[in-house]
Amino acid sequence: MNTDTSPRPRMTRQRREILDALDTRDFRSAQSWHEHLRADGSTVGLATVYRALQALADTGDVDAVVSESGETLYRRCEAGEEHHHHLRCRSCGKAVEIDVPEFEDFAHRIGDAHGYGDIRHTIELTGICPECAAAGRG
Amino acid sequence: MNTDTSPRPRMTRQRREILDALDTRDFRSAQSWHEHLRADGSTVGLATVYRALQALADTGDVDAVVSESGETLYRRCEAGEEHHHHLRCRSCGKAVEIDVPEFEDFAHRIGDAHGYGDIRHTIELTGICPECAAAGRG
DNA sequence: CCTGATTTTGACAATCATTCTCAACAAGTT
DNA sequence: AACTTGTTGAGAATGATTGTCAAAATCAGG
Repeated sequence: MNTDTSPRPRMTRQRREILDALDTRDFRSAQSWHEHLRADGSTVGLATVYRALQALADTGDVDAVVSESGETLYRRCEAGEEHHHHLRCRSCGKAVEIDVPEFEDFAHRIGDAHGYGDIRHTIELTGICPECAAAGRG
Repeated sequence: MNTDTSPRPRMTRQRREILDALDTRDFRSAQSWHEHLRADGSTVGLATVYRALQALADTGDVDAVVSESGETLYRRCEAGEEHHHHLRCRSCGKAVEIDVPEFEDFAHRIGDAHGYGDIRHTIELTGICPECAAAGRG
């Protein structure tokens, strides 16, 4: 049996541009990535950016986190990485990946203790990065 | 100088009803609390529910978390409690408060290590509660 | 209890992020 | 080139949330 139901996407100009933009590895909303692309001369449409980011999030090629304001932020993740978390700058979006191995176990122990199954967890660390602090932002 | 810029809110029928409803201590969206109230015979308006929940979140009387879908969920918190996290059921919203003392320190150590200041953190644990699992939901 | 100053309410419009629609278009195949 | 089918983009539609503003209610004070 074939479990691969989805054909690989076609490599269009738009997809290439989006993939390129993601190389900066910042956390940005779809709208912000779109502006970024247009500022660089791309003519890509907003809906296309949304679609591409969602598709990439589905395949695990980008991380998606929901900010306090309810916007979804996207960032390309390291190839092949499994589960990880981030320390993100609230001012400029720059992020570093962090590892919280202790927590993976902890989450399951807590779940078990309360009888909850299919445990998922989100850890979001935010702060103001050195550059932004120096610039007086945030 | 007087730093208390906000007079205590007036106790209106609507506010009383909302406060009462919050006693169930579930995590629900503003819209869901509104439906809940109307179902109980209240005539409170949606905007009023939003305003009340926001005000309560500002004073720390309710917790607000943003779900994966981008909705903000509200829940009354234990009086006087400071900072805490939740294990929430993805199916019915029932939640238990959990304590992660180790993490408070950890968060600051990570922040320092990367030069990030004004560190804030969010930990969200979700799962399927025993009742929902038994009922085949989720 | 009556009155007035000030808050609060609620119906509805406005905003914001995101998703949907669908005809025009481009990728990859033969 | 011709075809099949996935992709695009403009704009409409949706859904959550916030803003607007006149009418109603609260909490003084007399």
